[in-house]
Amino acid sequence: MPPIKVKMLETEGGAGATKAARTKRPRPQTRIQREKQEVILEAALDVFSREGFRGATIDQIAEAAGMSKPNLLYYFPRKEEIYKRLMTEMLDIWLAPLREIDSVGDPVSELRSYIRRKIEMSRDYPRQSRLFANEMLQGGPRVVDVLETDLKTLVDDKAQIMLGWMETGKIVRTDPYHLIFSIWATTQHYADFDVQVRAVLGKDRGGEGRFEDAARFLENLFLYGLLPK
Amino acid sequence: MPPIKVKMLETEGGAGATKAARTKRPRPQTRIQREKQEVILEAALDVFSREGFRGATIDQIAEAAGMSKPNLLYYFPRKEEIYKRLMTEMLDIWLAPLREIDSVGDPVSELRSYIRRKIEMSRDYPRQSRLFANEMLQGGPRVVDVLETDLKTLVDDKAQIMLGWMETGKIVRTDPYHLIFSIWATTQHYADFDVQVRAVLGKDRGGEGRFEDAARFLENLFLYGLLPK
DNA sequence: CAGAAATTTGACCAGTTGGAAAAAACGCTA
DNA sequence: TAGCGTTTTTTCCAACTGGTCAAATTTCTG
Repeated sequence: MPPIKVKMLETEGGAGATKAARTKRPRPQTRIQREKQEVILEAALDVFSREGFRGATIDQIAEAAGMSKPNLLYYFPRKEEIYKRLMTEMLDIWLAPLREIDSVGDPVSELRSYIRRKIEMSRDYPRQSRLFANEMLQGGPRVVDVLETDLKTLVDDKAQIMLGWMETGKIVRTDPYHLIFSIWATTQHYADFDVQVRAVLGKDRGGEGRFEDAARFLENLFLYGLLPK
Repeated sequence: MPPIKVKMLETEGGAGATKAARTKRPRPQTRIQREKQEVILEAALDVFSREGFRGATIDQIAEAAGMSKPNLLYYFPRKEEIYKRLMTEMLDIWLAPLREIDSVGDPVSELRSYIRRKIEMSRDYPRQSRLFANEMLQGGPRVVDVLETDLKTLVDDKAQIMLGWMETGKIVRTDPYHLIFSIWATTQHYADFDVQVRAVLGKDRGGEGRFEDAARFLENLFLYGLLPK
């Protein structure tokens, strides 16, 4: 059996892991470390969300972050480290709205505000959405396990809640899993396919208002469908 | 004004553009050329749809196609050439269902079968869907112009048809653009986010049946929504 | 301000990448 | 089957890639 794994923690405490820092208790992060790491993560989010893991290069990220490659590598010793950090941060943000769904609240207003929150995420965190989408397209090699455990558990839970709602007759009886998928799909579309959305809407309708339009449209679609009563 | 552009046609006629072939009239494609090009495009679709343009390498494609890199380059002299071919082929497939929407047919059955066709596309051409998604995430540098012209025109046209349907009262009055977006999003989700869908559905429900389930769910959602009548 | 620690830089490296060139092998047809 | 065009392989290259290392510089702390 191998010794205790500290590998994943190497970035913690401080960046440049001097011999001293490795053997003694980790020093607290300096101001510069916090700042630069933030700048790097910000730049990396830009690049990774566009190009995916393989397509992105350290040079690109370093340039976007306004520093030299070796300097960047001083803070994050490997490319994958940056990516992994972004992935966990992103997953937190991505899951938050789903977590908020409450079994106690009114089904209709719960669903309505879930859709709202997800649309707002597409508006406010489009790069995180694209980062996730990119990872999915690649088959999610770095997150499958999270999807199969944490995500699945969470969705199972929320699906159960929705089944409860359906029991009460407040919403129609249908497949809660595909319902959740369709909310994900429709809302994230506005971040992931932004180019397409704006191209199709054209200059006049493609402005910031598109998110509000989308939210209103989706609320109506999900509640009432297309058939007149 | 520049002379006639033959640049885009270089691949045409034959692969290895010998001096003779360039100056004389193009020779017809040989059997081997057709076959190998097919094999290459098939392999390239695999790789590009996973890794995106930058992330994919000629070596990967060559290996997947079972040939050496220089041999592959004999058929497609540059990486971008392969990608562009795949893009146009994909766009054709991708647009086909939308093109089929007919103003004459019954609105409800037109919409229903549009959703069906799009779900079937996700089932039968998932790689093309992912290729497109990948291009979108990168900001669509190689297709924006097509989106802003051909696609926009087509969508404008179909949106007009839908507005007509709404006039007749057969379907509810709503935003046809966002309606189209939501159909795209929900259906393509099953190709683009396949890993996630299967992870969440689990082994038991994640089989081939998921496409049929999705189709049924979406038809109901789009027609009736979630509120009980 | 001195010294130590933290940060940045420049030079460097081995492996990969897209692609060129030429020679070798193949296959069709006269 | 000879010959010519087609296909494949071998060799090669310059640019790029992720990453290392020691030296130089800057920043913090007493």
